[in-house]
Amino acid sequence: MASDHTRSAILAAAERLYADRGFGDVTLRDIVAEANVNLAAVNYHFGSKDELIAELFVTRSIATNRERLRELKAAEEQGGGRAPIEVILHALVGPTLRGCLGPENQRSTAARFMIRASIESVPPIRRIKNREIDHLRKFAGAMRRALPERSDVDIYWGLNFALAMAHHTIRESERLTKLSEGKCDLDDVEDVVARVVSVATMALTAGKAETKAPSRVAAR
Amino acid sequence: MASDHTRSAILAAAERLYADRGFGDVTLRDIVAEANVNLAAVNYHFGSKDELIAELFVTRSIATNRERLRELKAAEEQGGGRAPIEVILHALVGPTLRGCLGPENQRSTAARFMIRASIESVPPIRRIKNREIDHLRKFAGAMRRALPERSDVDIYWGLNFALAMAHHTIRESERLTKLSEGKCDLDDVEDVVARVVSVATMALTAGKAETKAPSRVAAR
DNA sequence: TTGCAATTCAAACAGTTGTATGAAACTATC
DNA sequence: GATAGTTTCATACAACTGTTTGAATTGCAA
Repeated sequence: MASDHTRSAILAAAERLYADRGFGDVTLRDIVAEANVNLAAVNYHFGSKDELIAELFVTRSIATNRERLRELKAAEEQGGGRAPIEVILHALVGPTLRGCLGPENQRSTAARFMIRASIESVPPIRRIKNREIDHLRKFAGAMRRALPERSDVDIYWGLNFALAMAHHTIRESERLTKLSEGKCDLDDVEDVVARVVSVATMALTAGKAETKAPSRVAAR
Repeated sequence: MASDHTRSAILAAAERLYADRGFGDVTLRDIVAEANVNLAAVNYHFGSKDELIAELFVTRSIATNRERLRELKAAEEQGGGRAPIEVILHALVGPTLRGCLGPENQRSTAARFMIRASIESVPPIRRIKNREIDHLRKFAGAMRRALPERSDVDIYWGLNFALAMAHHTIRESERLTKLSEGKCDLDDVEDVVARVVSVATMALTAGKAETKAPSRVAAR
């Protein structure tokens, strides 16, 4: 129904501008200029600026989440309902990292947009992220099945740390490159994934699985 | 010189409001109302809104950085120029975590402000964060001395992951609490510090220190 | 072609924002 | 106590924001 041309021109232009310049200083007027459409078109097709941003972000994140679950489900089916922890973690952080890292010049607009979204955190996006908990619970469940002897607390901490390493590496990829003077190669995505998975696996499997980790470091 | 009263009233009010409601929807008019001063006072004392935000953030982060370096220096002196890696990591993430976590009702305004700053990331703050690299290099140096057999790449990745776990835990503390249904106790700060240090230590010491980690996970 | 709905457009609206101004009030020095 | 310098104040400014409006245009069905 209808031409849809204006709608997708707006989406494309908005994603491009947000990816390049951030949410902070891109106005509706910038977007419609880039898309060569009228100012009122945004409100006509999307209702409001926030709903435009939300639609962009939802589209991209359900794509990532679907990819994650696809990997997870495949792994669990292959293992008869139980997948190795490394594979679960790989399914958790792989799609995100693969979507956001890689050689900059061939990085898609979608990827750069998602990086922005993870750096700037604007209200409509934050609202959507808060609904991501159900999705994460599925991974917590799979991890529990993979490591039945492990306490829930340890599982959640492991999940938290895995996401931490993936997201922080994306957010601060520029700084890490500068800090390491280029020695850390952020373009070798599979190496990054392997590092994150490896550390997260250690976090989840090492030690005696004490319910409460004792402070191993002298406080002074 | 001068009473300074207005100046500090603005700083206090701004920090409180930003901590509570975020940078996005706190205007100069909100701040001066809370501080019971005139609108023009902000520009008179600070030059601009951005400079006010910058001053708030700089004050807090040099305090944290000083605390970090104090711990680091003490540890290296005690060890004759070489400190155990756990202690170095403890000095790196301890002050930040201690400053931003802990029981919410007794969490200082400064702490809540720094959490906001790490979540929202507004331009003047981002500019300052980019100058933090020199500070991090000091820790990279100490880590290299502690683990001379380790490659630079591994050192930087370890540093990156340590910061990742600390910052992400602060940023997403609310979500982690909700996800784990309260099982992860974010108020027990020293436990959190111990967990982060423990995992980061494993990341830096485990394995054969291959220059390039092989992909341990089947890609499919 | 006619009629009707969907879409586009130019223009204006209403609100908010950070900042600038110039006069008034204060404070301390001589 | 007059004076010079600092600080406060009410007010206005200028620009920008997302959104709305109502008329013009388009596309399609009868």
